[in-house]
Amino acid sequence: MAARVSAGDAGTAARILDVAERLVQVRGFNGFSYADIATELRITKAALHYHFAGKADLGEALISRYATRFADALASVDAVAAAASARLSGYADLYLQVLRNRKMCLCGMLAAEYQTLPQPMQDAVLRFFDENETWLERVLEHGRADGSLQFRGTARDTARLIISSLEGAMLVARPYGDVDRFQAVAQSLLAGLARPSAAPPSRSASAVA
Amino acid sequence: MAARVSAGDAGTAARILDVAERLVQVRGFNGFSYADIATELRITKAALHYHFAGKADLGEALISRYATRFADALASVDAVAAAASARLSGYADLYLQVLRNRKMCLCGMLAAEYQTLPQPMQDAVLRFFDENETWLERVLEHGRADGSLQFRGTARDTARLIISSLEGAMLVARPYGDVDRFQAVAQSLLAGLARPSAAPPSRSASAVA
DNA sequence: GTCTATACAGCGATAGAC
DNA sequence: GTCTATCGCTGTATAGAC
Repeated sequence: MAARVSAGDAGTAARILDVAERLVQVRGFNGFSYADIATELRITKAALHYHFAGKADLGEALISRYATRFADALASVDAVAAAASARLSGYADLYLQVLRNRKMCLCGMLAAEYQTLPQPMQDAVLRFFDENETWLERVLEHGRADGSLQFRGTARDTARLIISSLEGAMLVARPYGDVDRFQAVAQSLLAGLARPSAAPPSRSASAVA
Repeated sequence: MAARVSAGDAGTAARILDVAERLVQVRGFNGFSYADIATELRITKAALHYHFAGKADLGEALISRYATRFADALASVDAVAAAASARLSGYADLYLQVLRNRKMCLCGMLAAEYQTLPQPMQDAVLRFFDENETWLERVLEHGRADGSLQFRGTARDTARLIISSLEGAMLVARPYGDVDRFQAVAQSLLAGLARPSAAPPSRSASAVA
């Protein structure tokens, strides 16, 4: 809403969001302060309040931008990969890229702190998971229809299994600083969904370092 | 180390740990203060510092006690259930009981906040996951040997899949306040490990409310 | 073992100058 | 749009009386 992108300027609001986003993903929403952001950007706390009146507003903006970027990434996966199993691999790769930067999924982190968040942030966190679920459901239905995927329960339940497993794999792998631990979990999970007779899922990136 | 359990007294140190444990599991380690505990127990913050010199010490004691209790619960699962699939159901039920109280796994919560924790707490968190993994590995090997379980990769990788999926399922289900969401994920996960021909795993409690 | 009292740093937030 | 200055509150922690 603020952020006038003027000549040669990345936009202060955007730079604030960049720093804040990383801080939340690494330390949690209750683990950083306006002072942390201000110090890193070499501006004052008062300047931060100009762009985001309160921490709650900043938090809402963070989730909103993150969700938009995630939706774009999902659209990109759709564009790059046609096969359902390849799309699932692409989905797991999105998580992998975050973990590689030693970060937790923004909304996974906020899910842990959920009870301490202002309600608009709580609502936005649930919306994020809902959107993930919807996208996965569509991919799963598609894969089941063309015979490339197999799973027992509903597409919705399977989508929830995928989200839970990948979020949990990030949650646990990050303290170990062990990306392979995430990879192994993602592989096992997706292997259980691929139809045995189907062609090897081209492992777009989820297996290579 | 402190805590003299005298007549009719539950032990102040233990009561402090009870309150602190719940606060961490609900709000996170960075989401509560000594004042929160003091108010609830109707003692002063100074009294808290007598039992636990600093928040870091309190945190260490929390994980230590939690890990001990969890190990006891695993031994109890071993004692009650003999079949590997029943032991896995019992394991999932331990998570379920925590979620029913609207709480996150203590170490799952601390895993999210990992980067902000003092090192002794960090080490203790990893030990907790290692112990879970060791127990699960043993159950999985046992089940594979007697033919009641089937899985593709190593027992270690499968153990990690189980831990990740259940931790993630708690993480996501809790904000929704939806225990069934956790149940469905746990069911799908364990169903994928049970051998089709094997007898129905007596669903010790994981399906009933 | 618990209290009162307090120190002191950090927090989110605001007022008002430039 | 950013600054200086400051407010009021909460955070962890300590000293010393009882």
